[in-house]
Amino acid sequence: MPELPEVEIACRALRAWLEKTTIEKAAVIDARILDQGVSATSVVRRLAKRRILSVDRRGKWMRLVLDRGRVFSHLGMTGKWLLAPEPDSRLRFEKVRLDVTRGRTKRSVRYLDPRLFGRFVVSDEDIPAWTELGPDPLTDGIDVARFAERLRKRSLPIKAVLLDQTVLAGVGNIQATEALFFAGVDPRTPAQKIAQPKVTALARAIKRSIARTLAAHEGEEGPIAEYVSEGADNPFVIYGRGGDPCPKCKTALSKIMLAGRGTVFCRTCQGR
DNA sequence: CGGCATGTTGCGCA
DNA sequence: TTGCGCAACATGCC
Repeated sequence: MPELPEVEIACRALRAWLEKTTIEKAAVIDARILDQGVSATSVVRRLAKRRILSVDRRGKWMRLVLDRGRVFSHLGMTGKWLLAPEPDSRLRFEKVRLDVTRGRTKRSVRYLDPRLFGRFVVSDEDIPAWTELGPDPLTDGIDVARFAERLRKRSLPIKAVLLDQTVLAGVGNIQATEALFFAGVDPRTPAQKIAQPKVTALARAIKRSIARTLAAHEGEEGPIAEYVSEGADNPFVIYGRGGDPCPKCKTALSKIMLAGRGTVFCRTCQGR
């Protein structure tokens, strides 16, 4: 379920469930979620009795800061954290389990991930995947001059560059698609060919799209929809709407593959 | 059955 | 050396 807005929602939940708790017991149900060569027993040992001081997020990564060491969680395509309804149930697709206490309150928090594209990393220090992230549009904002500087060096289509997590952290296929539409930029345009006013418009469009998606998630109670279907429950403006009329000009929206990802855009409204 | 899916990475080739 | 397309990872849905 994860791009920046969804991870932000997940992060807030983890903060409420885990911050200022003690891990009484951790369990790794499926070691394939760990990095190659890391054993479940070593992770379990390192987490036992650790205190979780804080939970934060950069882009699509979340970090639990412990009294000794850190945990990094990336949801991949289908990862999610849930509060177990019953402490002893085993949930479908469960990979990791954290049983925590805060005073007399006990909770069992689970990481689920059917496709196993997510990551769960325990480390003494911040990991490269975290430190190498670019600015987070929600928490850091976008410095347009620096953003333009990064785009100027890249010949790839702008959409491919937006998916580079060292340029901006947290922009995925949906946010890139939506933002390019809002800014009126053709996703195939080489990044370095985008004129300055369009770069400014794009920076603003990325923030607007993220804020819009976040607001949609804040408005719903309970878990976030897992899949975007093509139906009426699709909350996005053009993502998942290939073939439909453009919301601005009614031209049929095009759908192409770009950088290996499905890409929807309007050939009339999104010029090069 | 085939194709596609909100992500990332590593490989092979130009 | 760099840049790029593509397969691979594992599973579900239409």
